[in-house]
Amino acid sequence: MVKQLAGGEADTPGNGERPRRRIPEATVARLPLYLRSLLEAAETKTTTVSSERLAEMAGVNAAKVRKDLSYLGSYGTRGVGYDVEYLLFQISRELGLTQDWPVVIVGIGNLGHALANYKGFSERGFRVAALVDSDPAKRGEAVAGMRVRGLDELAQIVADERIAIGIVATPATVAQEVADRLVAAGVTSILNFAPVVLTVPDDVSLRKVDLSIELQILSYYQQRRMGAGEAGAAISELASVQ
Amino acid sequence: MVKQLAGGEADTPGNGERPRRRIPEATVARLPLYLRSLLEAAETKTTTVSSERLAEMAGVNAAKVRKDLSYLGSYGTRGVGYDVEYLLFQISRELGLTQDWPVVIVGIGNLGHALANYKGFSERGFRVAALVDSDPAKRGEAVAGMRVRGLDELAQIVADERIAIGIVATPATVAQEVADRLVAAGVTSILNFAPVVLTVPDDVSLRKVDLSIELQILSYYQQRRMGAGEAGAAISELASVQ
DNA sequence: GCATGTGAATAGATTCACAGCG
DNA sequence: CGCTGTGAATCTATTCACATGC
Repeated sequence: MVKQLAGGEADTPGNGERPRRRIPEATVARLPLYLRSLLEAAETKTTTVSSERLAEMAGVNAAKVRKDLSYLGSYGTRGVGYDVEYLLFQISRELGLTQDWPVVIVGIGNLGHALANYKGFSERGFRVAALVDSDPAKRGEAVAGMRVRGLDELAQIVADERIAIGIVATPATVAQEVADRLVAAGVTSILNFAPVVLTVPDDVSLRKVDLSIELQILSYYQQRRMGAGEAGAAISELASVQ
Repeated sequence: MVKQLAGGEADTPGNGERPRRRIPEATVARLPLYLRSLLEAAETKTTTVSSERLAEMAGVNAAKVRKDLSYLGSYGTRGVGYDVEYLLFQISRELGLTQDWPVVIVGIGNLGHALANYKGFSERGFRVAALVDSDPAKRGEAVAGMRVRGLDELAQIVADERIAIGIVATPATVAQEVADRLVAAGVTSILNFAPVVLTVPDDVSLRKVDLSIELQILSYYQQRRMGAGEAGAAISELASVQ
């Protein structure tokens, strides 16, 4: 039972393509979570999920799920729930995952290595199209079935492979220069793993993952819990929303 | 010029230890950013920074810096700015980084490997005290100058090393079981890299890093930018706050 | 009847703007 | 005078609670 796309779309009626509502940033950040949960549900042949069930799977509450999904459109059925396959498709489309995204990883150290081999990327349509490192010693080395190429080839690679997303996994010292080169080459989205604040033009999206920052945040709550008195004082303080 | 701790602390006056104000979660998450910026400033022998300068370094705005720092106390000097060394100490203390945190990494695949070798941890007082993997084939293997130990040894390791923080870098399928074991062993903070929602007791802090979720968020904004019309339509839409 | 979808209420975070003080 | 520290205003996100419609 897959609903048809027909039937009055609430917004911008008529004009064919994407719904184009403005989705809150917090909601966008949770869509991948719902996607993953729906994929799990689909694996167990579940055809329908309630907001309650989906919330449980994604680790959030049901009201949030409903509100979030309502930004995409009215894709549920009252009294029933959401069709798993249909919602999967809608979220995928909204996230732009119905297309293939070639990515380049710059900086093939320990982390770059791990990212190059990470299965989770390809599972979501992110294809690691090239590996780049400035170290001449690394050039030509085979990593994850690919040859590592030089930083001077970056512009060519981005153009040839039509790469829009770059991953920076270099040491902090060279990360800004690498980001600049990525932008110059035409990349418009950057995921930064280097522990440094990058500056990019306004029309380039930037997200960061900082491993040691996450530990520092845990340290804060951990200390607080421990400081709050001796005998196992269990102050219920969840550091993250998951 | 390092200020003394004396002088009327606004909150809970008198009773010696930690200030114990309630700091907003968003602020806690930015403190590590300020810390890093201050360390950079200290390297260049800068003794004082204004909120303006610190904001620039941390990639946020000055009002936010002042508001954030005000939760820690009145550690600045009007007309002057913040003393770098003093503020470094205060933030470190607030984050609990004046003590050493031994951590255990469970799951020594590509990512676990990279994490075990990550320099950024030790730089902030996080000492990788043990590596654990359930795969008997990995047991005894040397990684980052350590021997990988078995999952059955986990409880003993946590107790012996007084480990409060565990890092889960296993495949999704076993992550929950590993988390359960960590909790049973007495770990009260978990950083999860597995792409799955973990459930832990209320008195355990949990944070997650999901590599492919970050890419999916970038994909959303990237698609949106590209979908908005052909000729380089530069919709200024920054995906993250850095 | 039951679960969605959504206005309204609440909570939390950010930004403004300026009083206060070195 | 210059920059911090902070109430007040604003914006964003979450939660509530119920009308709506299958």
